[in-house]
Amino acid sequence: MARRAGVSRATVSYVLNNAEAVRISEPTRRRVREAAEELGYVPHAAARSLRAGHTRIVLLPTPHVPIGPLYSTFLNELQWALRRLDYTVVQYGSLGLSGDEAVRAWAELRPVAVISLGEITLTSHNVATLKRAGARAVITMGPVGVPGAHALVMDQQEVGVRAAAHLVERGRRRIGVVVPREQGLELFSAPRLAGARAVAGAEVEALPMAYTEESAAELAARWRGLGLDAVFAYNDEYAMLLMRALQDEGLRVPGEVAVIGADDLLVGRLLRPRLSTVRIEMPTGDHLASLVDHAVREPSEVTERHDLMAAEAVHREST
Amino acid sequence: MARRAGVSRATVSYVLNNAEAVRISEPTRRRVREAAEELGYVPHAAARSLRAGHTRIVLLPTPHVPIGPLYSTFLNELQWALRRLDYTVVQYGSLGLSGDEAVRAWAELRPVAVISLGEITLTSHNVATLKRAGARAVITMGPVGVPGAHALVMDQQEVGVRAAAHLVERGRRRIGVVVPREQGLELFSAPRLAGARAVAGAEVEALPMAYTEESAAELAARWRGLGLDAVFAYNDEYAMLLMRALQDEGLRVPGEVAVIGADDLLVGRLLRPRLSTVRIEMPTGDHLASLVDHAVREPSEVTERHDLMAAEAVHREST
DNA sequence: TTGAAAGCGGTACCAG
DNA sequence: CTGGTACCGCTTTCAA
Repeated sequence: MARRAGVSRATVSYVLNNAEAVRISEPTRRRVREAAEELGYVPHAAARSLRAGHTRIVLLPTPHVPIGPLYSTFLNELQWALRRLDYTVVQYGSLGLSGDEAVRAWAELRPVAVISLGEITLTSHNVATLKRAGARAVITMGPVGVPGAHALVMDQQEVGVRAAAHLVERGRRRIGVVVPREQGLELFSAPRLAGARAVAGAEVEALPMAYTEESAAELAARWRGLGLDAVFAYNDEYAMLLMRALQDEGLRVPGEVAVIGADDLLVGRLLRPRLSTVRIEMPTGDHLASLVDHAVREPSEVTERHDLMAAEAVHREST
Repeated sequence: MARRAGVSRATVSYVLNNAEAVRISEPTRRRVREAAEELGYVPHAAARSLRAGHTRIVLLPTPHVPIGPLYSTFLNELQWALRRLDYTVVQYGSLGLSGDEAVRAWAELRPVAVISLGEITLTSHNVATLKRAGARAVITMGPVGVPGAHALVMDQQEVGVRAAAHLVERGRRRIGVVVPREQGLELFSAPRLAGARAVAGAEVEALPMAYTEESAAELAARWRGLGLDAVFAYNDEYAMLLMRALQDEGLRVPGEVAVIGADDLLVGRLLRPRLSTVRIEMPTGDHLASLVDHAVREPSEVTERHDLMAAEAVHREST
């Protein structure tokens, strides 16, 4: 590239980066630009960041399973927001890697920030490794903070609390809580169950169920024997499935059993009775992105905790 | 790191990469490993790939909008499959960039493969730029191939064909086709509409509609004036929304109007009548990943075309 | 068995 | 205004 334009590598660098510090003559600039165009020359990101000593990579560990529309939308937004701030988003799947192995693999990329959603539980040693490797921000989202990391608390427990409290308010006592049989959802389902258990006046029973019609029908078939008068069904999708199965079994909703979901999906309003739900106020992707950006530029305020998630019960017709 | 263990950088490299070619004494290996552990040393991926002359990056341009559960699941699977083959997946959002700018930005990362889903339409010049930058495989997924790229044909048009043909078979003629008002879905909706238009015996009318209850109600309110006896509603989510609105308007489904969706979502079976749909046979993530892997190792067979998507109508109760 | 040194492709300093 | 050069961290050849 350099000799194609008949100049030195240094000059090429100056021209292509519009360096202010040095003055390059107009004819030279033109020659360089033309040569670059002609050769389809594109600078090499690895070489650049090697020299610079840092990258603009934000590492986002990939969830093991699809997490539902609410969360996907949030992640998608987050990616776009980071892009706009000129970060490069790297999705990194870590299935089959132990926590330490995964962290080492991440550190190889020298990300400037890591946003861990909880697929892997970070230790403070892990956080230290990442920081030594150049990470200026390590952000964990989950119920519990990690020393040395920024904690963005998104407390799923609150969802369970709101659901159970809503049912109790409406006079229900014996509450079933659906726990998905699908692997990888424990991160969400366990705190939601725990939240429901924490509500005074609720007698909670965990009900494993898979996201299939068969599993829902099987649960509905033995419903009368369970002696429950309400169910919090993990989220709207499981709730819809179970509500239908209960109705097919001849049970009246909400008469004999109240049903509430979570996520406030539009489709929940299409069933009859309309599904009651817990609306979750997710932080916007822009918001989290700017938090990340801030943490990268100002890594001083390390242990700050931000509470980001709010939840409220929405009464419709199924409770 | 090197002097921490009292050896040279070369020795460190040998030990950490388990180099077969050279024999290192066991005591030395141990010293190196211990020092690495102690310092939390992790090799620098950029330096490594700079030296190696190539990366294991697979670049995946991010869709502008969430694309629906079927597609998200596919993308998620694809990422995991690529990970298992030891590739690093980089999601790259290109909003606000022109095609050429986006391609240059991608090329900077020197990806070994690019899987373009169609957010950006690649020219053969773009493909050439990527290949010069080291891409051994450029894969496009969409209705049309690009010279020089591997084309994985996923013909959305087939979905429209199957839906309309199913309706015609069942004696319907005047068919409405819902076209989402949401930006970024044209990639899918336009071919689906075109497919429906191509079916003999179908008189097709395009019906713009947003994914909101208001928009569905508005469309349902003027339904009788449209003189249609069937509707293909883009996908199951739009179909459910519209079917409910039509029922609320007092129209009998399927008596007065047949409704069919696409994607075969589980929730479609929860409404009454159960929603007819077009089931789409997506390629598995593993399949595409191994195709990518093969293309990377054997870049010779460049212009091969693979047809990957099949679709069939599933009759339930709404048609 | 180990070390010295070259070189990957950029950037930035200093000299001319 | 432009070129030479050192250096970022790693791999790999060649010598010792």
